[in-house]
Amino acid sequence: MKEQIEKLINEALKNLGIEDVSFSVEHPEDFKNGDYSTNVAMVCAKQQKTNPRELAEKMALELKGLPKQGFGDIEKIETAGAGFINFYLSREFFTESVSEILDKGDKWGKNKILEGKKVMVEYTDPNPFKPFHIGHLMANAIGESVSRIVEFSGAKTIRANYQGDVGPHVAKAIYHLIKLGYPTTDNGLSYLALSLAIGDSYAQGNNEYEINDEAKKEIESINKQIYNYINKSGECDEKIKEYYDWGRKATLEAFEEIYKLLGTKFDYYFFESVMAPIGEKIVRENVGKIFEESDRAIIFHGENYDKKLHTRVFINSQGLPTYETKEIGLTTTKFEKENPDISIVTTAIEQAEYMKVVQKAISLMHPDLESRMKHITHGMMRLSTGKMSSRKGNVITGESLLRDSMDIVFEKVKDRELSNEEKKRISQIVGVAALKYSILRSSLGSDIVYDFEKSISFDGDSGPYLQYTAVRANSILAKSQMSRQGLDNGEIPENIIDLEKLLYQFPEVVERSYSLLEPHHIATYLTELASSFNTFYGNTQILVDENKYMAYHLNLIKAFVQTMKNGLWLLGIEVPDRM
RNA sequence: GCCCUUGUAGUUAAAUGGAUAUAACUGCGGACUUCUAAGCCGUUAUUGCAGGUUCGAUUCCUGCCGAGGGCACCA
Repeated sequence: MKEQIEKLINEALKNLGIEDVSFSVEHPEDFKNGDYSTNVAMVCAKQQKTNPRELAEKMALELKGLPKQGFGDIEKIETAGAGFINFYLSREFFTESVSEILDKGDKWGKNKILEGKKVMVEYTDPNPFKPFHIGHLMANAIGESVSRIVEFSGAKTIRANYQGDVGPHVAKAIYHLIKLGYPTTDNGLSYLALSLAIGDSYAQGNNEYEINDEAKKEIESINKQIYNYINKSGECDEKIKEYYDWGRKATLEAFEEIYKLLGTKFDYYFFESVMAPIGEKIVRENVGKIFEESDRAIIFHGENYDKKLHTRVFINSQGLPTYETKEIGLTTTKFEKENPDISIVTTAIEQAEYMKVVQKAISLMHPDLESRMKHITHGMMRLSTGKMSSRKGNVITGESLLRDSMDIVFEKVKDRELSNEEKKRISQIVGVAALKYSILRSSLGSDIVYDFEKSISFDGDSGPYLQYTAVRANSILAKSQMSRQGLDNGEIPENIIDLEKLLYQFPEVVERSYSLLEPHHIATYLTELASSFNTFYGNTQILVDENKYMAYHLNLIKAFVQTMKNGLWLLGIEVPDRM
């Protein structure tokens, strides 16, 4: 439709002898200003030496005079404000778009921007032996949504997770676990409970490392032995091997339980232990070309290529690869294994500067990859008391946050006439939605100060609000089928319902969300859509004999439910049957 | 010091250079013995400060102020 209006305007411009202008066509915020609006008159006014208002009138007249083939959907053209030309779409257009939604069903809103392309999205990236905290929850919600948006744009989507299974953090946790004599046999605890104990040991071990010289030495020794164990390059104490295997498995299994709850399924799990040697080989091969030696370390001078970049160490003076080198191994591996057209990585903003340097180094080796690597960053979850740090142990774990959120929902439904099984399922779906929506409702970028009361909402602008609205709509549909009401053909209302004016915009919102890689546009749109439905619902009795539009209203509700379902899917949120 | 991100009602957020800056929360008030009240309706703005570009700036540019992050061997 937008393209048609643009075509129409271009034709009018040609007739008026105006050339070479760039104008925009957009949806006005207020429906009273039409369904589409253009600023073309205001853009040309100066060049034409007239005032925008007059020019708009002239253009509107010209537009109205044009032959209407193919533009039958435009019912009315008016000028308003400072010189806007507003287009009003016809009843038929909206009636058509409702049936289009019903025809397309689960495919409604998809586009073909990425057809035939492959996109890999890396997100979440928790580390074994460390807690899964809200930051990971944030990255997961965003990454999962981006993956689905990309998928809806026609790409084959590959989900990847990158996890640090080696390094000082592992040694610190193991040091404390051994000191505690924590059993590595089956002790009846769930993986989630075990992972919490391990995460706690990590914080304790870190504390010891900082205040106790002996512990520090011991931890460094454990760290080295773990490297030996993994690379089969030297000796490693049997006890350390045992704790390593057990702790790695326990934390990874715990993460898996959380992913299941959140609705994420990864295609690839990459580990730092595997990426380190791959990256190291590449870096060493390029010493003298891209990297250079300095103070016994191997470094990369980013500022030589772009003055906004800086120098980073890739292999430290002890000959060990740093995170930068592992990242090179990871990126190279991704392109070797899957060769995606686009590789997207989601992390917190603290990694933004460092990633630019690493990507520059990779681009120097593989110029063709430069435009295919994308890094999207989100703000950090912080506590009102300051930065959260799993080293200090003052993190909110993802597990506890999910549990709290689900508990609140359970409390709300506990008096309903539902089975316990159903109540649990609702708590899960709604609790997860509350959390995800609170993350996805705002644009990426600024930090979020964590406050349970504020960060999770169940009314107003919230995930449960969207779910609740969809559930109510569904319940009307179910009731109409039971009583077989509204199945006869009825009349189509003459007036256009506000809800209809929003529904057809869904595919545009999806496209915009993709091109900006910002899921919050979908969240904002769905909230507006739901609010519009609730107004309609409040003012209209659907299932009554006097409603001669019942059949049309039911179709409209079906289209609404379909749009909500598809939109919520893009946010990684399910719609429960009841709530 | 240099670089990146960021600053919008009391609070949390929205707004591809457009019309009267949009919502939610909180407070106060209201409707409905109708399909789920997690809902609906009503009621508050010097967009951090100062300039600039533009017919038009929350949005772009410059400077200043505040917050967070990065800047050689953590990830």
